[in-house]
Amino acid sequence: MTVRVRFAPSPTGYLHVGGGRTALYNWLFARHAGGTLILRSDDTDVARSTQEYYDDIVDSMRWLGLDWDEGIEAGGPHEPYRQSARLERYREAAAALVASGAAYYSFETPEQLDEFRREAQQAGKPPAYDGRFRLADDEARSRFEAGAAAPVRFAVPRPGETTFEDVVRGEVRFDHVQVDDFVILRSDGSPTYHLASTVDDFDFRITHVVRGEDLLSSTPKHILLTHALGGTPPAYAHLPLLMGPDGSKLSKRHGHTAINAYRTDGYLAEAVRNYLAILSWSPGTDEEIVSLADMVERFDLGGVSKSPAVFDVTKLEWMNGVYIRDLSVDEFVDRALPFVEEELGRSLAANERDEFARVAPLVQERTKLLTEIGPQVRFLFGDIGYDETSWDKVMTKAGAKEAVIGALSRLAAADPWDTTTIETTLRELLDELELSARKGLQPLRVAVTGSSVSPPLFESIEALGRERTLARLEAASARM
RNA sequence: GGCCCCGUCGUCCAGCGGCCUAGGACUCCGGCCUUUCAAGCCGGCAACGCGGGUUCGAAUCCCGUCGGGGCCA
Repeated sequence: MTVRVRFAPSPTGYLHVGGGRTALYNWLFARHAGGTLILRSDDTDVARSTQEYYDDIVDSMRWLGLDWDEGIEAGGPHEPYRQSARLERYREAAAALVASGAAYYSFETPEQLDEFRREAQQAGKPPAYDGRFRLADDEARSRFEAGAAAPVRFAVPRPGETTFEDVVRGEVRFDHVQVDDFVILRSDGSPTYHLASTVDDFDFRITHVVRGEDLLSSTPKHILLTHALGGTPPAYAHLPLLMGPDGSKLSKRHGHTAINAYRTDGYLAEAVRNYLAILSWSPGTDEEIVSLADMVERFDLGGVSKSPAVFDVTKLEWMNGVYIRDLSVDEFVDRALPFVEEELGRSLAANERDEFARVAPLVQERTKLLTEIGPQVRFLFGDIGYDETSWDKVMTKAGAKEAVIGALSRLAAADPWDTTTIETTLRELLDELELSARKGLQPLRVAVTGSSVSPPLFESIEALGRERTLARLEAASARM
């Protein structure tokens, strides 16, 4: 049997990290098994679905490097892959279920439903509606044909229970007293999530449904529906939920939850992907940095953790740093450039790019987020504003001014202008002034870069060039 | 409230009856290196929720309890 899985987000919000992880696990499972991944748009909620969110989901998937074989934007034998274009199919399915007796037109009044619920509550029983006020089929049918609007409910077999083997959780059992005669088609003819999703999984020949644990208790409904549709239910795998640092379900108040926010914040797709993979699953080794190929080779749904995982940005950040340092210099420059230009508010000229490329290796090893690069190299590309805290801390110390002035005259004569000569020259100055490296070099750093934190000084000075370096030393000494 | 799921360091993951005086990673704290900041290296703190069983032996199996989460209301 060929594995066919689907990722089916609703375009009612940006793709968030939980969705990203679900997408990733579906992708890994499909690729490991040599199966097919389908991307479906569950956009039956027309009021809340937007093109912007749809685009974001597609973009985020692509950014993460998760490709799909069938679905929206890709096409395939089961087109269309957007639920909003399949409404007729859901109505047909509902009608067929009514015809077969698996579902019924529901004429229960709100009062009856309330009454049921109240009684159940009082008796300490589950508030799941059991269909007791259901009309005789012929009466319901004639009322419906006479034009009365009614939702369609699924007739859950009672008594009964549904048991299934969840791929990550093992055997799960639900007594049908817990499952209400759920609505599958609203009175306005729109399908509910349960119907649309189940019909699609059936029509698209989905073999494994890999989704979040929040859908676990809906699974009996989907299994019952699939059987009534004449199908064999797929295997289900429910992934543990992602939580915020406070232990509650991850949400916007925990900070960034949209995948795209991580992109703009300077995270690398491969780091986000790796972190997400490692969050609820382990490759089975002590190594946590795992190549995509290894992930695909080792991935196993059965090895997915059952307990919810806290999304820890700090660890993601660390991992991002690891991936950044792992980039080739050329790659690093390519990825960094947009962020540098963003920081400067302008694009870099060709010669400026070369300058950047020269200091890139130095910057690369001290970067955790691509957004940190701009501030580090800003001094190369325009006026520097002195960081006042740095200034106060460094430039007011004894010997600071002497160091700046001494550097000014010595550097004017340094030849050739390279890191070695610059270092030799400045160390001679330190000896002469009897200043420690720390005391003597920090003022130069602030003078040249504007901050007490910067890439290594001698290289930075070389990259800046003689002319600008002298100008900066001049300006600083005038200010001291 | 009902049902379902989950429970190993602060966090993530390993452990699937003896290899565990519980391992790795992030964070944190020391130290080394050092022109700042990083990176790197070395070292340290830190957990099997609790109570009963089963067993020669339990983090690992069973029951209960407590706690957390989800769904429905």
